[in-house]
Amino acid sequence: MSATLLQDLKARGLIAQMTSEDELEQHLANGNVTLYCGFDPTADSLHLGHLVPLLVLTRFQDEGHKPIALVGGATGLIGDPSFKAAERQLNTPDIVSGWVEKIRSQVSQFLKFEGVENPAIVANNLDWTGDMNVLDFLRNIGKHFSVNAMINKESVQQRLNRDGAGISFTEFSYALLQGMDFAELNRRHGCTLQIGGSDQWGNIVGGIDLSRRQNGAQVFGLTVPLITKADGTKFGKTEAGAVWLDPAKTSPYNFFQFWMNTADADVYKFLNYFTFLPAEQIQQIEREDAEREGRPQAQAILAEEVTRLVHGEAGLTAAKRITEALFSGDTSSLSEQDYEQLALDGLPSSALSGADLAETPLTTLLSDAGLAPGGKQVKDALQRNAVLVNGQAYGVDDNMRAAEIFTQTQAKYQKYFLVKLGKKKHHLFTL
RNA sequence: GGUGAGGUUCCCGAGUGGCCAAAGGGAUCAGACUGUAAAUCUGACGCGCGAGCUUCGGUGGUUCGAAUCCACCCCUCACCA
Repeated sequence: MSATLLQDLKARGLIAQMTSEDELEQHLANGNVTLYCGFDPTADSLHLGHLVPLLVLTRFQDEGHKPIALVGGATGLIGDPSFKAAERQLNTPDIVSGWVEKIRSQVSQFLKFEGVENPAIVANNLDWTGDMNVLDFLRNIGKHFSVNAMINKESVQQRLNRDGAGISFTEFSYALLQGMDFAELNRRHGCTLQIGGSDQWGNIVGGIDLSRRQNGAQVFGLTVPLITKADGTKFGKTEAGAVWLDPAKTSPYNFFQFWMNTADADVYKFLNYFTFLPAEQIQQIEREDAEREGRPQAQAILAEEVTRLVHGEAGLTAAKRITEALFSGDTSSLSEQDYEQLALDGLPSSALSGADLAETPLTTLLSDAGLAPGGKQVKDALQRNAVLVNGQAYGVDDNMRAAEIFTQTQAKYQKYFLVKLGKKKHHLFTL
């Protein structure tokens, strides 16, 4: 049973590295194991990059293993230098502890705590590092780490070699803290496996060594690959920044749209990474898409599956409602209630203040609304007839005519204006 | 503490007295072509509808004129102590 889990992960391309495959396979087959994955509070929400290891935890739990989500209340105060180009700015303890709570609850929504034989645990490494004494740390932990080995790690090499960069002792010590976590979880909960992103390999290995030296325990590590896109650009970023799991930071609609825009070259890989659809079914989808003309179905399936996973059925429904209304090109069928709902569902919207419309150019109006980062981009769009208000195109000449455009008689239901800039950016104005 | 090298518009990186809102590349945005994809081509890319306004670590100074010269300061890195 457990052996098939590793095989499935492998088939999905979810394994970047692992410690001795045969022994790990054997270990998993021998019974249910306790495993952990750490999430550092580097912001007030997790983002897409965290989703893959988080879902792998879920995959393990579904197979009967016991997952521990470790929130890095301590490590978050230090900052992981692994493969980071520059030293990080330290955050204050207040901020970090606030983030810890948010991350804790986010992580929790993907794991089962009740009604199963292997309930998940959420831990915080501040619990065992917060009160630690410096001398204890240096004697009991530091003694087990070789600076030679640490310096030779690939994850810090580029920092050491790079001109204009460097690494502080603080960040250099990060690996020790993470190593301590593994050893501690091994003692407390019998945790024998750590998973993480492939950038965590060095840190994980450090923890394996420490567990062996301190506890005489054999423990294992497994990393998931770094998610890359076929075109070489960074995954998980949009023009608005990172794609967050928190619906208050990235609305379910935007989240859904992010996945809809996945390139063909990536979409099947992402189906394997981000959904629980069986690998065979994904191959089936790929075969069907190859045979059909035009638009593949994979993006829609991916968007649906992941949105449901992160935002639930209600979030998915809302996202699809907006998507259908905006991209069908036919908004005439929208009822007054539909318009009200769109704003609630996460379509960006704002109220027109009316008073200064005569004075305000469209460029200002639309860039303030968030349709573009500056007036220049709006102007560019106007020049190309790429600005539509309730389906009507406007040009540069109309820039100063906001008062004539946004009148009550031209509004849908005397209240609503659906503004579109370019092909994908929508905004709802209300009178 | 000493010595050396640096800090340029989102990033990388040119620019060493006027021709500089500042080369080039990347990222990003828009248009064409498409399928809300990729690739390609076109345009935009400090702010401003515009006249114009504000930038090149900071503060002062030299000059008709400074990202460029001078002084002091701040910060980063490397090597040495």
